[in-house]
Amino acid sequence: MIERRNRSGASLHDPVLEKLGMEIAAGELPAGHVLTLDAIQERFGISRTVAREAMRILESMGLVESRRRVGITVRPIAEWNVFDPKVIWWRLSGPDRGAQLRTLTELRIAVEPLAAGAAARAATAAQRARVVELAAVLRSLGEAADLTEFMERDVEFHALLLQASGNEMFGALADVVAAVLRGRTQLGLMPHKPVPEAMDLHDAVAAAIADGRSAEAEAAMRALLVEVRTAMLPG
Amino acid sequence: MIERRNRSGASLHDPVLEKLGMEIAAGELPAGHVLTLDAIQERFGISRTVAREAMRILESMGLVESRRRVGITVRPIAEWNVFDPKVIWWRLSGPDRGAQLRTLTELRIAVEPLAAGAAARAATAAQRARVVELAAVLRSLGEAADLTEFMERDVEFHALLLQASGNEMFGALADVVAAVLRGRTQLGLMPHKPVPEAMDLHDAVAAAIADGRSAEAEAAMRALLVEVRTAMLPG
DNA sequence: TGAACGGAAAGGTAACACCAATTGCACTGC
DNA sequence: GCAGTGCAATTGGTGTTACCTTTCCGTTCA
Repeated sequence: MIERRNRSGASLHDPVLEKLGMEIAAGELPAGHVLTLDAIQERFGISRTVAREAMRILESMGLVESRRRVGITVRPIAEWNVFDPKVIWWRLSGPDRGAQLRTLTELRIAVEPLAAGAAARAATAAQRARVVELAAVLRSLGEAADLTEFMERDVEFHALLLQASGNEMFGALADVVAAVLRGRTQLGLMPHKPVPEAMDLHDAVAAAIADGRSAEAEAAMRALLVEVRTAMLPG
Repeated sequence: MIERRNRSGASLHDPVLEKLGMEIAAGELPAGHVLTLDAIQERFGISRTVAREAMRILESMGLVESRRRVGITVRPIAEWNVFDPKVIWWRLSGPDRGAQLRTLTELRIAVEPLAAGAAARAATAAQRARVVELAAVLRSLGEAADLTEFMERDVEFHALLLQASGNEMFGALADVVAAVLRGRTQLGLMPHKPVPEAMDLHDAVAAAIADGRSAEAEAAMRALLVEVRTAMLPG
């Protein structure tokens, strides 16, 4: 999951951060817009300390810049840490959700094939077994047209591969891929029933990884993702 | 650049953040290690507020977790936002610099070919012209064996392509690539004089982009990066 | 034109009340 | 004796408030 699961203590600055982050990501607070701590305090009914902490986090994400005498200025999107899971989440929740899904899908096409290839080389025996198992589960869920459960297993499938790649930069994208898959389903960009080719390709990826056939794993994953992209384009 | 240019006011919490971030990234504060605000205050001679702000930022990067009564716990690397520019920088400055360079190079191999392909489709006329120009400059610098200047232009070359791709996720990696190139040079992983093949491939990428030949741009960039990786491996 | 000044807003410090989780201890029951 | 239960003290983050410092924008005045 991208968002933290609410463990009991939800700290006060969190909702503030969330709200401001969303508004900036949505463009409601455009680049150049100036906030003040006073205004934030007032608006959320919180103390200065809490307002400052929320602001500091936004600043570390590159969303705002704080200067004395001036206030807290919203920075242009080019300055944002667009790989920050929270930023990705906020953008996916906002009006440019479609655009964000497209750029993320491009990123997936870049990364996941290589990750699959690496997984074929580096995965543990348990991971190889699980991948094959998941592919089978996906097939049966797909044939049963159980879309939500299919998606959850699909998330697990891709996350497993990314983590099995042995490159923690790839592994860190597991949450992102999860968000994309979920977002895609919510946007209704999925066919009503997964197409058979998709299941075949999942199988092909799984088999190649199980056998350590790196090049085949990479190719199959690339084919799978290109399929995904073309399926998304009309939407 | 990854690090902020010191605009006059360097805010007190910044050195604290930097030091703690480095120590965590370096493994001097291993996962599970517990800090307290009191200790941080004392150590850096700062007020509680400042210590808290630094801690909050580390927390938003996933490096630590703060819990009542327990203190501030260092989290395992799997929880870190490894795409955060600061985290990348810290890891590149630490003892696992070599490993980090390798994972980042894998990431480059994944992303840059697709970015080059996209740039061939999306670049502006000015960008296409600049790319060709840079390739020529690189050739002459390479032949003159001016390594530092070569590297700076190379940084510009790759950053330009990533930004011209039209995908801001790719564009955000420009700083990362810059850090990798600089780090590689500092580590002495570069040949004393750039190999001719590298210059030919830069030319090929530039020409393909200028002409809008997307597939060729992608292939040439992939060849270039694979060359880069094999050159790095012995080091 | 440019230098000086006033004030706005963030930066930073300090002291405090509060709350939650952990630790330890005492008590119980077997 | 030993294990489990429950209560109380302690510890360390959370949040509030008040107050001072620093920077720098805008304005005014020479």
